[in-house]
Amino acid sequence: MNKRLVIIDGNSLMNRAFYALPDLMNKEGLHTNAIYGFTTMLFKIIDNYNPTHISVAFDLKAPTFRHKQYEDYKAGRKKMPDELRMQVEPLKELLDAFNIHRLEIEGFEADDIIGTVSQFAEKEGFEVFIVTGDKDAIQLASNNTKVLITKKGLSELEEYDYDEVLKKYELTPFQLIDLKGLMGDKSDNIPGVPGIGEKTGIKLLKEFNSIENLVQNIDKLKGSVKKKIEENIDLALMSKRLATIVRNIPVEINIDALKLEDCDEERIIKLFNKFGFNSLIGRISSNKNKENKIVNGKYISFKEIDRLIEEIKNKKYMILKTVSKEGELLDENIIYLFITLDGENIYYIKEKESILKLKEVLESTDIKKYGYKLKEDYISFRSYNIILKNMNFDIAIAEYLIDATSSSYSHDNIAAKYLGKKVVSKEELLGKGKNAKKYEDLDEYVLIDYFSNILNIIVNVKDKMEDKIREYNMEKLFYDVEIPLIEVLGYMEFEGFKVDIEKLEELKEEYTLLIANLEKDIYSLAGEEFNINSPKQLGVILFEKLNLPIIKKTKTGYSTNAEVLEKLKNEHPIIEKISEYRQIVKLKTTYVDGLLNIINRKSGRIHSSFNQTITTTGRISSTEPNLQNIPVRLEIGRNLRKVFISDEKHVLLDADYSQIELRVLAHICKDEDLIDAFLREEDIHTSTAAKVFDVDVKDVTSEMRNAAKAVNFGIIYGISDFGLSKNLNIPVKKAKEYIDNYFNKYPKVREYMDNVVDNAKKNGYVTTILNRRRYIPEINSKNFVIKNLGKRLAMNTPIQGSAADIIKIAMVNVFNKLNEKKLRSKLILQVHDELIIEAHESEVDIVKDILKTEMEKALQMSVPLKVDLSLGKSWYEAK
DNA sequence: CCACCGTGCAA
DNA sequence: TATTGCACGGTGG
Repeated sequence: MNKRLVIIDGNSLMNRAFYALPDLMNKEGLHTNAIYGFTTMLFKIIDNYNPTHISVAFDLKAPTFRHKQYEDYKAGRKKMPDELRMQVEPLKELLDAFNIHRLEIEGFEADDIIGTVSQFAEKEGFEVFIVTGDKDAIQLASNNTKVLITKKGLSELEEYDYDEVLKKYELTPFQLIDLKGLMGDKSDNIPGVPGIGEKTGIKLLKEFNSIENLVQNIDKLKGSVKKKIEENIDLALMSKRLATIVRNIPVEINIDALKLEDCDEERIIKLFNKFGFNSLIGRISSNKNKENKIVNGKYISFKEIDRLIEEIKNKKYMILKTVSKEGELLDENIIYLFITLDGENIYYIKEKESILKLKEVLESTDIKKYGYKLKEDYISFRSYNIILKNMNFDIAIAEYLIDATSSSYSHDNIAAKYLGKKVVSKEELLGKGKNAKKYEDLDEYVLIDYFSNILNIIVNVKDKMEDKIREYNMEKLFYDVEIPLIEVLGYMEFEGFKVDIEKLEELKEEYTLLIANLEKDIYSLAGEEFNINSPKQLGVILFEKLNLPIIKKTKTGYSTNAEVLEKLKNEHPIIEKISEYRQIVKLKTTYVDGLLNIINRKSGRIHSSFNQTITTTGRISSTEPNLQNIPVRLEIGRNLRKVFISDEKHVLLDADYSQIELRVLAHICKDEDLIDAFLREEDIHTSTAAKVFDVDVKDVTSEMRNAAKAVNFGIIYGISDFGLSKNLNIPVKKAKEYIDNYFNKYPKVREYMDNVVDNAKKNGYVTTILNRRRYIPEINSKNFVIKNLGKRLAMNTPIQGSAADIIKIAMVNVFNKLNEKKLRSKLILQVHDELIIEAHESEVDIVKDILKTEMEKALQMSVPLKVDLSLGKSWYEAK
């Protein structure tokens, strides 16, 4: 096999990464962007170049021979920033864990080490790849040595070999040294010959080959060039010496030491955990531990199930995981059911009759269920008429409470974090994208290994997670709110929301027609046809062809968003048409077509997926489709709500919290005036307006109320004068005045905001009323913009998150009440501060009472919670 | 084919 | 240079 050596210039690549990536920080305040960039680059290089040998060269602090020759060498170069310096040692530690050799030689720069080793390796028959961000290294390119220079930050590598250099510079790699001798180099403070630049330098070298030869033949030169060279011969020769990378450092080179070895996987995972690089854990690949199997699964036949059931009843708990086919939600899709009690002996069954035999224990409220993504299991069992009861521990949800800012709660990430083990991830098992496989395509033994691992992980991380949950005072949040909520969300998803398909089809036709007409109008106003949906093409039409004033730019071109169009509407009649077009297209593509696509044809209902581990604040999110952003503000969009209807003999009951976030704020900060306003049931925006504008409540105009409303929003989001000014379209100074007025009138709010920011700085996190926690590393960033973002997150998260806590409590209590009373009415949707129940006609009064009572008493606070109720056959009517 | 961008909908 | 989300079509690697 070919021997391939990769040598990386460690300092150079770290530098590139540091400046190319945004500031990242782990929980201990260690900046990590350079390490992160370096590591992703390292993975990429190993993947793409498949080296047999690899090494990273670093500069040491000591002065090099160049400094001794020329004391101003690299003078004026700015010092390495602390945020970068602190990353050097951790990176070296990481390289050690990778078992990647480091080359460091006192008195020599990384360049020289690379030059020497690459020359040696080349002679030994290696194919050599040098990775660096420093173009000086191009002088090392040859037929067997490729120099790879980072481009565009870090995303690309530009390859130079001998021919490539010749093509690009019209000089050989060696002549690049002479060129630098003539031109000098500002960044290294190499003087060169004053007055000679790239153009002249290349011309001279093409004629004379080298500086030495040029000096010999100086008579052949004339004019000012001759004079400049003559006066600076020594300078040129010294500059060349400084620019020359040494290729013969007198050291012994043991190339075998550079062999790419197996990495120390556990140590890498520990370091990745420390750095917060969860996403990179999956990319570690090592030859040892290739065997990912932790435990084996055992098939259990129908006959043996009784024994398993007895054991489960004895232990009063079980760990389980269903594996389901994709397909209709309402069909019986389970292909495997895995069960364990100890994490070592893993049982699985495949037959429906076996599953049904387990119904008794699955539905038993006596037997605790531990799992991973239990909502999926709940839904899978529903099709078999099995209601999974007493779900008690879900490791994904536990991890979400432990760290809500994590990007993934996959079993493999959890295993890496808690057990230091790397197991096959879902993506590794199934692949991704169009060619992704399905569980049912895989061999049974592969699936058994995979799911046995998951069950083993559940058992082994549960106690550790419980300890954390206790330590963080989240037991109530976890066991009384999040865990019971799993069933509620599974239920809402399984039941779905009925839709009027015919009505949706009608809207589709109506919109299609409207869009066609608007298209025609727009083309004729523009004088040509183009793709109106393309911001790029639209930009050309508006700002180049029609010469309308450019209001705002995006990073890729002109901005054409609604805000910009609003400002342009009096400039040209095409603008209004485009706004209207955008509006209808949005409604048609996202809502009409989107919803039609996703209706379950069997139930005639929409089964949105409700996710409990997505948001950083504790809210629930909704996908496929997102039922939490159905239009309401404008009548034309609001019409869509007419397609969301109740079943026969049912009506929709819609209950929403009034001003829940401002009430939460009043409760948390204990501002007497704010609390009073709610106790007196005042219109909160009006009473804020009266305070901010210092007028009597009865003199508050609608403009004043609107401004106050924006201020209230601003307070919740973490206020900035700039943001408020943009929102209200007023000068920043004016906005600042409003904010100052607000804080003067509600001093406790200011106090609270200051406190929460201080706490976030001190602890690294903020909490909600139920001790939900969010880490905010941004707040200690040295970057002004990010730091300010951190402050706003610190101010907003406790408010948004506490409101999320409250409605989650309400959901669980409402759901339990409906069950207790054996009602036929169904909780089918939550939209952050709103619950929707599809209520049976005969139950309307009792359900109204349940909704209002349970929502309002969800949490006792120093202000009352208020719920508004309405009812109708469609969501449109019930709002 | 995929990732990203610009856009726009909700609380 | 206001918080949290999701989904669409276009674009370019």
